Amino acid sequence: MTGNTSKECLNKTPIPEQVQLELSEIGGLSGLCNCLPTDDELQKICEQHHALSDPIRMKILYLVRIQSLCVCVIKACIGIADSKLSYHLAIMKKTGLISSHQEGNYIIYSITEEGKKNASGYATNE
Amino acid sequence: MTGNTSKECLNKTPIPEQVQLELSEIGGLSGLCNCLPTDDELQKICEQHHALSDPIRMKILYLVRIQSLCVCVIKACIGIADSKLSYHLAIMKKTGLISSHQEGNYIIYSITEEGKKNASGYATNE
DNA sequence: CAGTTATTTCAAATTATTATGAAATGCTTA
DNA sequence: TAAGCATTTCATAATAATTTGAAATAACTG
Repeated sequence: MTGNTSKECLNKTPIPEQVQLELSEIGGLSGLCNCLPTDDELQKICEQHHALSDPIRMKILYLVRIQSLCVCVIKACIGIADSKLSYHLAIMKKTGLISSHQEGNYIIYSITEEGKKNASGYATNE
Repeated sequence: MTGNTSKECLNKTPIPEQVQLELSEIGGLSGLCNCLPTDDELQKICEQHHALSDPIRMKILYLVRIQSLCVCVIKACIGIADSKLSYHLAIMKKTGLISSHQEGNYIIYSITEEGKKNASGYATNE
């Protein structure tokens, strides 16, 4: 409907035939662009990947996949400063990979369903 | 074998009972730590997520999922400077999300199997 | 209530990532 | 082979993410 199925006015040189052909079939440039997620969707997807793009956070994810853990145990396991750990936990919580609840003085972090989807490929335990 | 199944010497206060209990079952702190991927594995996983953590790159991924495309068509679709696009394409290629081949003056980028795994959840077309 | 503990918050310093525009590369055609 | 084209490379500037350590919270204990 909106697609320009003749040569797109992209270049001075004709673009490779195969590309042009396939492009025509999906409604030209505008047809192609319509396949993109919205900016909001993109942002959400990317935010999730960003949360998963740091080795410290990935370690945390793999740990809480085994069992729910208080901050001090996570700290003992990966050996970083409290504030640093807190920073990373906050990012993961914000994007929904983990959740937390308080138990006395302790705060216990658990993996979420969303988090489980992204910690695959390794045995949970021996 | 290596796990300390009695109270781990983490804190001055005893850690929450449930956490302690589950921890004992998997061989204590050391048992828990053994569930972590190696540094190399972690780095590889995180690098992949990093490549997916930018909206421009995610757009590119969704575009080449529809069909193989030359740089100029991608550029026409998302409207950014050549060098910027090149920068992002290079990151995606390095992490194996896309591959490229030359056709005359044009370079055509295609999604890889690895890339397909990470561009799910949207119709390919329509 | 005063002190201790586990965790978070904050501002500043550090480091990593991205953007920009000019120049370079490599292919193609006349 | 000179000129044009699509794309990349490079150095630098701009921006964003992470680290750090000190101070703040909030829950518990005596």
